[in-house]
Amino acid sequence: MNKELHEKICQTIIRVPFGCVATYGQIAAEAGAPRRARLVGQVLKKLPGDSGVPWYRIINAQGLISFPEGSEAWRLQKSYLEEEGIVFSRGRVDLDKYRWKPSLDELLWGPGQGTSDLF
DNA sequence: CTGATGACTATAG
DNA sequence: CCTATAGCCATCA
Repeated sequence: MNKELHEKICQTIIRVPFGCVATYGQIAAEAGAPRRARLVGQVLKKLPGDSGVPWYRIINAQGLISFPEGSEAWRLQKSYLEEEGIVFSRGRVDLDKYRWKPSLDELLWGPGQGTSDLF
């Protein structure tokens, strides 16, 4: 398997800011693996619980949580998101509103503008 | 090796 | 809204 890619996927997920969500396909593409949404799911499934990766910010392209509605995992993820201020409308998340836009990072922070000065 | 499975997605009807 | 189809690919039996 691709450990490099696995890491990159984790890094990409970690880049998703507070109060935002991203889709599996989006993460895959951002990590340099277009059309590998499934791989993202596989990585997430394998993640240790204490990895610090905000797995709950990852949802499917329909704005739905990819767990069976009402399941324990589903409720956990939903509560995590709601704690970050994300509102569920008709059982799903408004992607237009909460979707993380990586390009926005550069628009706001500027390319090459490290955050290390601030942190 | 083979076939089934899955935290996916896009398109079509 | 639903089903079907077709890509996709690591993992498991």
